[in-house]
Amino acid sequence: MSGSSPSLAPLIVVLGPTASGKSALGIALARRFNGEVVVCDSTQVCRYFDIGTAKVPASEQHGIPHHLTDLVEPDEVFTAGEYRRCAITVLDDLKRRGRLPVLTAGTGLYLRALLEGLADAPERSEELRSRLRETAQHRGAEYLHRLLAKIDPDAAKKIAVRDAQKVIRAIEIRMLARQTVGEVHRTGREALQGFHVTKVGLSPNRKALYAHIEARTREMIAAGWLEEVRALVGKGISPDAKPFQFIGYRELADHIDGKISLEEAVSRIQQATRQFAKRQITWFRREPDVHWLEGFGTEPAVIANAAAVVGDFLGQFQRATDSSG
RNA sequence: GGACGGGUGGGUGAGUGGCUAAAACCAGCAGACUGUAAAUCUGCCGCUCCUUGCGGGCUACGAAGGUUCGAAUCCUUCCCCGUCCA
Repeated sequence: MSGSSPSLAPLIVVLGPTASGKSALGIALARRFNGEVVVCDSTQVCRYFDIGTAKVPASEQHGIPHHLTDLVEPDEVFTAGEYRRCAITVLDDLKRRGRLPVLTAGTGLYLRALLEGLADAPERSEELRSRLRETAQHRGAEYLHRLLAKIDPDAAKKIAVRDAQKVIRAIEIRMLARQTVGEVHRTGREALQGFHVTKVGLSPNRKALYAHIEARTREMIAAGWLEEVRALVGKGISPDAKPFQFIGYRELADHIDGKISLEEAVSRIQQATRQFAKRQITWFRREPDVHWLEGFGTEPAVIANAAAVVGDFLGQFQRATDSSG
């Protein structure tokens, strides 16, 4: 192994909007390059919510291990920070075992948290939050923003009055860290150590992506999604649990409640998924150093291109470690 | 055939003489986002012109006429839609 620098291992990231074929491409690359898939998706982390979160069923994994799915119960809170910690553990393990990690990333924040790190900010505090939410109830949503403006004017300027979620997080940081958000953000952010990363981005034509989203939604229903949701409801999982906020689960739960027809649910799911895909595209556009490929990760030509990119990268990587070692 | 109610921008739907290119919401488009992120939030959203301004022009509230300085808003006729009576 290389003597001078701490050992580096390659890491492949496959990113793109939902339904762009990340999973398929990830598996294809893992098969070709002795890799394993590491999922970077905030919803697949949750147990029992399978079809709607597009988890790859074991039967379609081609024997490639998939990591970082099914980590928590539906009522458990999971955050970007925890994702980072879990992912680092998995990555280090793969490195030790000499297998190539192929990260399939749909959740931009988690990817960024892993690759660039998070500031040394306090974790969420549920009781502080419930207290803040309570005062917001009594004194209006703007009250919290005014409070933030008093204790951290710079942060308040950057956050919209109506963005209660971000206002609360800013207040939380300010109070718990006893520093402004700006100060906190300037400290402790540490990029991922020990890996050389290359990113492949899937960028199918927008119209085609939307069409595929629509088709896939119907396929998921055909695959028993509704029955899955019924079972989850039957299991007694609270309708307020976070995963019932995931696209599709809320609509299907509404249908089960008799609030909307199945057709209505399906078209709402398709719409929400399209909007989500757009947000992902917006996020990933700013991701640095991505090898963008036009098309879906299921297309042979795209897979070939991606394999070429990865092959080049691994070759360069090999040469670099050889010459340094 | 008669009696009501209604026809508003891609959709729902406010607006009953000027402050209205027309509320609000949705959809759409663009964007932000360092610990709930499949979340949360922001901007734009008739067409067009330029010396990009609380700028100019044009078109627009079923259709056509009319009243008025001025009409989505009032009047007339016509065409549709809904409900009820025959």
